[in-house]
Amino acid sequence: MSDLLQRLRARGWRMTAQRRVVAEVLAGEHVHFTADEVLARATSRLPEISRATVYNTLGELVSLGEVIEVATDGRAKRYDPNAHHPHQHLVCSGCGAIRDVHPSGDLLAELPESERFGFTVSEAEVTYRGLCPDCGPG
Amino acid sequence: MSDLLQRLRARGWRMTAQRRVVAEVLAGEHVHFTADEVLARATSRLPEISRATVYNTLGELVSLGEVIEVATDGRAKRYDPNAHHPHQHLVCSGCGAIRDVHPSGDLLAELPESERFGFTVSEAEVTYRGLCPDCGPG
DNA sequence: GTATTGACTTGGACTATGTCCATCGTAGGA
DNA sequence: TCCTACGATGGACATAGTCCAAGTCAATAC
Repeated sequence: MSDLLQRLRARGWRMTAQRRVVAEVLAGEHVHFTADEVLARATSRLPEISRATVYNTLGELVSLGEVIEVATDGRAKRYDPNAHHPHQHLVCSGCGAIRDVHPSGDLLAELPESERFGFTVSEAEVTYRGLCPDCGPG
Repeated sequence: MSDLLQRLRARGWRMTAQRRVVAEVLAGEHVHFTADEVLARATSRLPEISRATVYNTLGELVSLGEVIEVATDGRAKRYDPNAHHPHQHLVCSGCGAIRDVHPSGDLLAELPESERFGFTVSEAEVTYRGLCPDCGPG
């Protein structure tokens, strides 16, 4: 976690109270918060932080590759601090909860040349959907 | 296309001019429109159609399984009329264009039991990302 | 063909999420 | 300690989508 702060400093980040709080909120949890949830938690530590700053900081963290932006539905994007360990997501269709998962197989290799239409394909991202134990299959 | 209208009628849909137009806009193209794009095209055929009706109708088509809702980024959802042929999506990181693709392999099978955390997993959805020939890697 | 009725449509207000910008504040170097 | 450019602020704006009360009309019954 302070790893993160150190990496940011090493990359020339000016370390402000606001950025520190946002980075800590993300790094302190293994869940996937929305921007608003980050804002709420940041506000409880630093009441005068603004919405714009949270969005800016999240955007910067994403650009730096420290955090992954996840858009599993049409709702708010979620921010995944687990950017240094490749993984995929399992989403509950009931309550929206997200778990990180690690499927076997090489997804990129599974897209044959004939299905690439001249694209330079660089990334494959899977979303598994189902019901979590709480929402249950009935 | 009139297949679609017939299926809808068979399911008890009251066939209105608005619903017909929305269904035709979707079924007539193999692209993936946003709700606003559907509205624009519907409006050119039926000027007095309202935004709410387009959203309602799209939502109903999704519930009936005739159309798939695709949220590849945090922007507007897109609607994919190709619901009866399982496929995945290849998205251009440059311009947002979407192609339907058919990877090999069984995605669901690639998620080991130990990675399911008690979920009842029913669906796996892949998004390949890269640059299309127009946006180019160079 | 007409009457009936409840499902469908409308448009505008409202909510949620996110972006922009002019101004002010401050971290970090000199 | 001072300077200054980078960052923060908050409020207006933009975009995507939802809700609702009132009006309209497709399908059914006669």
